[in-house]
Amino acid sequence: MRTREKLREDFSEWYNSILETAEIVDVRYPVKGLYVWGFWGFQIRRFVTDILRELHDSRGHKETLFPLLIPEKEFMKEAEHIKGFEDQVYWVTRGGNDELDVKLVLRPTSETSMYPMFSLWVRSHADLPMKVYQIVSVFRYETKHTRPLIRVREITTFKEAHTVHSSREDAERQVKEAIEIYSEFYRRLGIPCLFLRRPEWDKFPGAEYTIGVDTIFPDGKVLQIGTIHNLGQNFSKTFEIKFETPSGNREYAYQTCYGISERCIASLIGIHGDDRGLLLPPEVAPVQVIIVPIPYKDFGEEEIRRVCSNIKRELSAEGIRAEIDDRDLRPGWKFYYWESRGVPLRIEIGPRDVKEGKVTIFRRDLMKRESVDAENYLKRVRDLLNQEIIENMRKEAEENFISMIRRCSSLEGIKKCVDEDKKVARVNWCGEDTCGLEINECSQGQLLGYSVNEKESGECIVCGVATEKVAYVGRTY
RNA sequence: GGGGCCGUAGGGUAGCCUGGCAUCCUCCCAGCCUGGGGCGCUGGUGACCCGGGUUCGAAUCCCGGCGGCCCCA
Repeated sequence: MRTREKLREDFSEWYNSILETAEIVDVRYPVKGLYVWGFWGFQIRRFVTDILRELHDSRGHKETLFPLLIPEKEFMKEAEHIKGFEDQVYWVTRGGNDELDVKLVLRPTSETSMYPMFSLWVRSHADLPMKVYQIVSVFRYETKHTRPLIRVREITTFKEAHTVHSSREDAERQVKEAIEIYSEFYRRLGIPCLFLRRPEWDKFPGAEYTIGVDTIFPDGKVLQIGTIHNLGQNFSKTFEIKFETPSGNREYAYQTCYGISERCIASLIGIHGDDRGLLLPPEVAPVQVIIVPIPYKDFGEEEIRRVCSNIKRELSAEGIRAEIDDRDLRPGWKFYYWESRGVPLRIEIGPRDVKEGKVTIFRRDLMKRESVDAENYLKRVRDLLNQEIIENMRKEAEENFISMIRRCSSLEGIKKCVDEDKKVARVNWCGEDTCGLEINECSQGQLLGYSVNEKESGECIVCGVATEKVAYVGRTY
């Protein structure tokens, strides 16, 4: 049986301890808000970024790499953007012992690094749409409590995509593509999420509008695990990104940008984890099958060893990441070890299996063993890794997700739902700022915005006007 | 933004009030014994966040820094 008692009782404690035992990050680096990737965590990160690359590449995005430092002058060009970031940027003001003539900021995000170059790259409508992305570190001087993978001062895994278009419609279409990419990404990771159009006061500095991607943690708090912005012509006007139309005119371009950070890995941990530790989707598990030999002194140890290496060879030939744990430790100890790291499948080979021509397969997602005939085990492993496990994980995560959301029809209802029951409230909201602010103020939670893909007829919870917009309110990280 | 608590081996802790040999568990190392859910035994390594002050003497008291946690806005 899979249980999640520890997560519900004290999520912070569970989270911090699993980061350590599963070697995801080492929190002991002596600078606030900076963490070291552990070897296991870094491998997870690699498989996750592989998916991101695949999803962007296959839709015509080109990967690139821009400099980390941005000159003060460029950074200061867009008024809204500066206002949003100036109190959280790191400055480089010296080179050796010399004060720099041109002060530099460590990018908190790369608009002002990329867009001066975009104005050189974009010449004609034939250059558009242009879609680029990079996966880099960005720096933000967070003043609130930092937390590994969730609120950090160096975001070490910032996948940011930036696109340029010749029309507002094409930029809108791009926003839809971004939603599609992120839906697919989180579907593959088995993470349920909401796509919410943020209220005016919560949008990205310099954007026309922002769509946040949110998931809900076991403690009922909402974690933003992605953002999508329609920048309109705000930045193209400041950075002179113009293109020549077919008719020979010069027009400012339309832009979008969208990003995902290592919070996506935090969500893997928080959404799928249980009292034993991690549970990883097979696609991103550094080890997909761990083979544990169960040697007995009075039984042929070499025999067992040979069966294990055969299995490993066969699995590897199929492209499955399999390892044998032949350390001189008790099997039970190894079971706990690999379970805490979220390895989805374990194969146990002991005297019983060898004698009966069987293979024991243990499913981490169900915490259950099954015994299969040795000649059929390969197909069974393939089915489990390719389909059954992730489908089961998705189903379970979805159920947990739904159980955290409660429909509310009054401001008092929101307060009770959010403050007392520690859940996320789902309400009708007309979309107007004045009503939004009342919703925002009525509880300890925040108005997260209205869904871009759900509709439900009702009346705005504040002003009572008829609306189909469905909004969510919750406490956030 | 405001308030509170804390920092002792790799991890978790006792000691601090009332200054005088630093406690226990775990991990780790060596060996034996084991092996289908954290086995047992023997032995071993390893710590008072940093800087300054008070004192014969500081983990303990005072000041500052750095780091961590919690609550409220």
